[in-house]
Amino acid sequence: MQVSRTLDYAVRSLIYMGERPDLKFSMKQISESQHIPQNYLAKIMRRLVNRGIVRSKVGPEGGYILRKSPADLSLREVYEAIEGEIRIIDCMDEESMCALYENCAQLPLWDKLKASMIKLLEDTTIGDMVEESPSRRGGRGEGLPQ
Amino acid sequence: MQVSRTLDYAVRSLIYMGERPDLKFSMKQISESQHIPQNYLAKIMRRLVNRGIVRSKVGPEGGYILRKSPADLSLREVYEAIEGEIRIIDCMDEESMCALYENCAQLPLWDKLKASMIKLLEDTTIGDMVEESPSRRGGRGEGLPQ
DNA sequence: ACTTCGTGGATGTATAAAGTTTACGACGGA
DNA sequence: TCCGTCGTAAACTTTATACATCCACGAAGT
Repeated sequence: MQVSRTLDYAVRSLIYMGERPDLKFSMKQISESQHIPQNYLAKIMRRLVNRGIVRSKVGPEGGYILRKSPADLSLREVYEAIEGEIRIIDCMDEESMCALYENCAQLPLWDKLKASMIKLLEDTTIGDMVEESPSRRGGRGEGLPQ
Repeated sequence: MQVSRTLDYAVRSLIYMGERPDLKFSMKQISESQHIPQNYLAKIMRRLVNRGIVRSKVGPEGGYILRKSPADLSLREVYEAIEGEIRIIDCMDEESMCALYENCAQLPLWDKLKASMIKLLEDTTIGDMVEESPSRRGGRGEGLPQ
């Protein structure tokens, strides 16, 4: 019941980009400032590109830029880009996994948990998190370009 | 971000026992009715015993019995017995894991998520789930002893 | 005494997460 | 036009851990 490091990387990168939504960031900039292995970040960014969350540009002066305002980018979108559909327990599709499916007394609980998770993720945006970011509030952050 | 099968096993077993809180169940009864590998169940039960959730008795006519009423046994207790303290992301204790800890803009979100999870687990009891159980409501369940 | 049955620890395995490597191709500037 | 930059793509390796199994032990009932 933990958030993967991969999702953490994605969120961290998007917050970083969200501090200057008008700028384009190279993979190197992101990976170094956020302490993410560059080649691993590449894989993460591809998913964000495919989901339409960021736009990429190849070649010199290439990099990534957000496709929408941070305030319009919910954590749910990010979560689903990285982890796929939100699922608390997976006795839903793999029938073999649970011989007691039709009689499962647990499902209502997991459904409630899932719903409350979705609501929270839906209601939180990258913009909200940028607001919380210390570097935006004058703390010693990782520093923006310039 | 998924519930482990181990927790599912534990909950399933406790619901089963909760249908007849007065009875003692052998490991064999539980493992067979709930389709849980017996030796694996043994390890799960030990954690529940150590946490004081069930009482065990060894020897012939041995088995397990709930130590408190299902209505007083919260899912949180069960969760923590199996998974340890609830933790959404683990940059809290392992400092090496996140060089950006002090400036982490994500923590507020994960804290909120954790809080809502805790509340839900705290508010749900095994007793609640027994109520939902089809075998108690006359559906074709896995059948109680006798 | 003998059988039953949970205990405890060691060990094995399968799957997924995390990270790495390499080849490639688009792009912009000198 | 050629070169260096930089993202893309896929295969591959590594590491971690969830899940499961095995076996020797000892408590307890008959």
